[in-house]
Amino acid sequence: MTGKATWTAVPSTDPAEACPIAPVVDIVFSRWTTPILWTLNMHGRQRFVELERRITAITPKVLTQRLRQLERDGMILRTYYPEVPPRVEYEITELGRTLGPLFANLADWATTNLPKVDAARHDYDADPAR
Amino acid sequence: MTGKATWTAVPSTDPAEACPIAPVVDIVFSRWTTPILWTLNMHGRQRFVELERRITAITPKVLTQRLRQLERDGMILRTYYPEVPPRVEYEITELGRTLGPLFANLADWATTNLPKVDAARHDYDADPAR
DNA sequence: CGGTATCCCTAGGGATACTG
DNA sequence: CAGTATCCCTAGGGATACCG
Repeated sequence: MTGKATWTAVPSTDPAEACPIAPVVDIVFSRWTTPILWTLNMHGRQRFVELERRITAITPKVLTQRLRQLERDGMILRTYYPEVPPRVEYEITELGRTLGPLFANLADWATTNLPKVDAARHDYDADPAR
Repeated sequence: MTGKATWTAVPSTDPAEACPIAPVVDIVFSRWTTPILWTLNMHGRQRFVELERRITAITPKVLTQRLRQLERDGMILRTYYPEVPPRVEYEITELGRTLGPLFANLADWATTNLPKVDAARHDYDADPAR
């Protein structure tokens, strides 16, 4: 991101206004980060290819981008082994692991409430008055 | 968008692969939805303009889009009063309210861990080896 | 293996009107 | 007030190819 601030130095649109959890959302729930964190949390230390294989449909470019970002945010740790062929392993950090309970809660919420969301959608779509 | 459905069983790229909370993330943590839900949860029943004013920088178009989506998902309820001038009030549903504890957890996490994220970023950026 | 380097492309917003 | 209607625009991915 060598961006050339088009029109402002201040963060442009700011969803964080009056919403204290917006920064967390950016870090943890932006595109692809949740699957990555989840996978690392569930299956432990893994190599690049393993992540690639588990997180279907992500391209290496994007996987690298997200991994770097998560590394910078202190959520994951990258370890490089200068062997031949090279080996790199990713693992979740202690900080990243603090998300565990949160993820568990989310999973619970999903189990009990996703069906309700589906029902709500069905109802909404079935209403002819729309 | 007056449309109904347009569902398509997500033929596109699917981050949900092997990540059970991905659907929740789509519903609750996609752009602008968190601030909307948060605001509605904190300040209760509100009119369109109030939301507009509290969630700085959101445009009416996008606010409408997200509100409709959240309504369809059963997270919020829209009530229309055919007065002059017209009045519309939005409130969080019971289903939406079940997110309360989750949001609280997230806020807690933010309080104790966002500083660590900042520190990690600083460290990462300070390392000349990059 | 573990990534870069390019090119490309479109959906999702933003800005700016306008209306019932 | 509570939205629509347009137009526009770019950042964020995807696809593909290549490298140490």
